[in-house]
Amino acid sequence: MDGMVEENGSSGGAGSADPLAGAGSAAASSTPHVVAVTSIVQLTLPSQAPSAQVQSVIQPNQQSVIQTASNIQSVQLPKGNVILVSKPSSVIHTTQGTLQTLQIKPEPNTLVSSQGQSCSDESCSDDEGPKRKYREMLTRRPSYRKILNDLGGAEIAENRMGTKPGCENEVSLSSPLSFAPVIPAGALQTDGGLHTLAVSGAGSGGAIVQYATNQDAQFYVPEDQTRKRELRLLKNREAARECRRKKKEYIKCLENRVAVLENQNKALIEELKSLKELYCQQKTE
DNA sequence: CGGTGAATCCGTCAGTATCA
DNA sequence: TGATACTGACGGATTCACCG
Repeated sequence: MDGMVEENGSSGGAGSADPLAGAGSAAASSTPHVVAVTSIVQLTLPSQAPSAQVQSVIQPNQQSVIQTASNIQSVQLPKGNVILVSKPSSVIHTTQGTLQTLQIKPEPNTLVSSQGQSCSDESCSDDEGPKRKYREMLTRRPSYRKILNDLGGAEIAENRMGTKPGCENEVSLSSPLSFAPVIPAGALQTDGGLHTLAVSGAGSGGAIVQYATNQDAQFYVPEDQTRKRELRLLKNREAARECRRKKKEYIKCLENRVAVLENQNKALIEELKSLKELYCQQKTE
């Protein structure tokens, strides 16, 4: 478990601040097999499984993943945490470097402490029940932009022509179905005689301000509305960043898991081979 | 060196989930 | 039930390798 121990020694508080670290971070009172670290994640397993298998990928300076095959549950450990194995029969099988496979035999009446985890594997879909399955069945409808493209932009043209010339402050609070051009708040789009200003509101709907090409034309944009929109966009921008970061992390975790499984497979093949040889030897004797 | 296609990143929209 | 967070989809911008 070198990778775990040397990873960091900071007091991370079991990573409770990390959204991915939702694993039960209770410090365990039983004697750990791994010591000299400050943050501990205890992983216990369901009692139904007579023998559960836990796979873990521990890499320095990265978040780690533990996955159990028995109940198909995945747990993500914030970096710097360790797995606390509470049974003396635990086996830590290190195949190479930082990749480790951990096999433990669970205590009766133990629980899976990884509630609320982002289920980072399709294999755990069963845990989520019909809700998730239902969600997976749903397909997103095409975006309005795509619809617009399919329609050849006819609607927008129609919409523009529908505005009264010289009607300076016509703000049509459109439904979400309006084909508001996607331009930054306050940006102007000019097209022939009409200008269009997208001032989508804070909700999912949007507003389109249209005004004549007259240079003196004025348009009315509620300040509060634009402020709200900017705030929403800012938050969404950051959320998108975070989402992509998590996605990348998840993919990395999957790749790590592949590596673990490959190593495990290799080790099992070797073990089988040696056992066969042993068996043949004993048979000939 | 310019054109091009693939890959990647980023911002935005929109639908869903979750929480107070 | 409304507000907020999350995330898939989409499109634009940028980068990079490759080719003529």
